[in-house]
Amino acid sequence: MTRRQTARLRETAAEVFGWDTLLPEQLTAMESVLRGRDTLVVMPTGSGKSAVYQVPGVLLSGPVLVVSPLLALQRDQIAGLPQGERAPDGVALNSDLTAAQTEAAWEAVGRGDVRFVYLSPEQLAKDEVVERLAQAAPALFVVDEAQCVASWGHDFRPDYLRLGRAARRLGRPPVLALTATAAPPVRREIVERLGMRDPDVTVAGFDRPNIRLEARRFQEDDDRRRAVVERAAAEPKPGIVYAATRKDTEFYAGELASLGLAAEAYHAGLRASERARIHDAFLSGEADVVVATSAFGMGIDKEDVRFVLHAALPGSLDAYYQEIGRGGRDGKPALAVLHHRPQDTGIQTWFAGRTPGHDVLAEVAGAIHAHRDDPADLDALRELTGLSRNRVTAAVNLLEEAGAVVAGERGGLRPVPGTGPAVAADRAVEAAEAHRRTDRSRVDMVRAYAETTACRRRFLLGYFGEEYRPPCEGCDVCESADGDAPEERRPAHPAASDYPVGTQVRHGEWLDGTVLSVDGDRITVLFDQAGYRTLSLDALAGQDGLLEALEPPHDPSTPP
DNA sequence: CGCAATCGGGTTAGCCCGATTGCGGTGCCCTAAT
Repeated sequence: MTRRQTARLRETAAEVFGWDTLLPEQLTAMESVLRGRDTLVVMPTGSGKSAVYQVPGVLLSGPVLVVSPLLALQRDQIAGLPQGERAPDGVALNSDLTAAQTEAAWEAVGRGDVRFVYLSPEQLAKDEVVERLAQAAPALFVVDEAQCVASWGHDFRPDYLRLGRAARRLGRPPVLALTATAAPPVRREIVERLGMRDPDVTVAGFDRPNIRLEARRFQEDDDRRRAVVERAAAEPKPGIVYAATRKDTEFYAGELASLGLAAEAYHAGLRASERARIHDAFLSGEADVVVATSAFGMGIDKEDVRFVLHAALPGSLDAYYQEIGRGGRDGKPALAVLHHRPQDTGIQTWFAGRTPGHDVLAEVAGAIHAHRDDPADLDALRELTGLSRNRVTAAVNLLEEAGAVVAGERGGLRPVPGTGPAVAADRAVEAAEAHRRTDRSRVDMVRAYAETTACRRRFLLGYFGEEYRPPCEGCDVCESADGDAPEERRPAHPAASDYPVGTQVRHGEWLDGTVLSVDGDRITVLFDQAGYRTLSLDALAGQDGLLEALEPPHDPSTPP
């Protein structure tokens, strides 16, 4: 049975897509999808993640919905579908389309002529879209770039947190989540928020040994700026420089251009045509260096990026790893240097602090309460409160998370008995605070990475739940150790064996968490409420029972 | 949280210094004006 399924997958991959070989991870995930099981795939970009839904998608009966965060990605995916007699068709449903095009796309879906339907999470917030899609009886619900659920769902694009609900309303087809970068807590959040049931989890290794890791700390901003410019000028091209603000992208691009380099600044404040021009110039090799905010990245498929420099601390190691992962995809040597100042955490902490306030939450909770006899949906709440769609959605997400509000099948929102608007807002503020603490602890982890005196590769891989034995022959710390591996300078603490990576622990103050890494006498724990914390085993030894290891330790790649 | 620009008080040169204020990143979608 399984063997026959495997043969069908291989045959389809070869005949329809022209792929004669499949990676073991790809095949495992495809089999899981074909069996109708929820599946989470964490695999590096360029390793054929899309194939995991495309190949089984051809064999399923019913359209495959693919949630994709950017319209440009949707276009790329459709353009990348194969041609030929058995080749599947794909359409996108988004705001790019004219009314006539939209109708034509729907008709094609209705006739069953379309295999892959691409859409944004915002499309699935519309009743009409969900209802029409439900009629087509989708066979699979794919969430591409699934890390967006965790990174954008809480504030920027709150519809990401409502995808699980959308899947249920669509008849709950099997859910497939795809991402290149997700630390264990992010995987857990994806599984939970998408409402995945007993998912099959495939995690390919994170290590990218050809990327050399460096971090340089500065006191003065001028020194840092000079170092970034000099490094970008000196290293082989092409490369990417990430800056924290739009203004800084212009500064660095200007400096590099004055040195005669083909350098471009890229950020979301540019016109779409300008962004497309720079994107194309980078892909074609016309541009040596793109200096960008975090807007530059998803959908960049370029093999020969030789360096990714950071001119400031990013907001998380998840973001950092994703950004440096754009270097060296051809397997040849590439460089990742993090230039930072202690003050850099400021802007990231500020970015991480933006959640709906008590007043907004109370207003939304009040409106829900006032309409408890005729429950209001998100659109109605927007009109009742005068708040923007995103703010209403973010507030409702928090109120639901706090257990103060529930959504009915038709989208009407009702207060949970016993929770008036004031109580609801209080609880939602607590939930928001928990997210903020987690986000801020992620900033702390970036700083810890930047300042670590141990192997950077080990630190980074530990963050992603992967154990690694240094020396790594590819980071500044291991190199400067002169053959004397840092591990030997910092021997493992005798208590370290009590807390192997992946152990569930309970702390006296910070409650439940998971051990992410052990580095000499320091262990890093992700606490469910308090976020990432680094603890000294020496200090713990003096306080019996402060950190209790709960049995059994679970595999960090498997969500509980 | 940190930085740059602006403001206002206290002086009495043409200006310093502290306080205040505003700004900072990611993309959908849809509507209204050309």
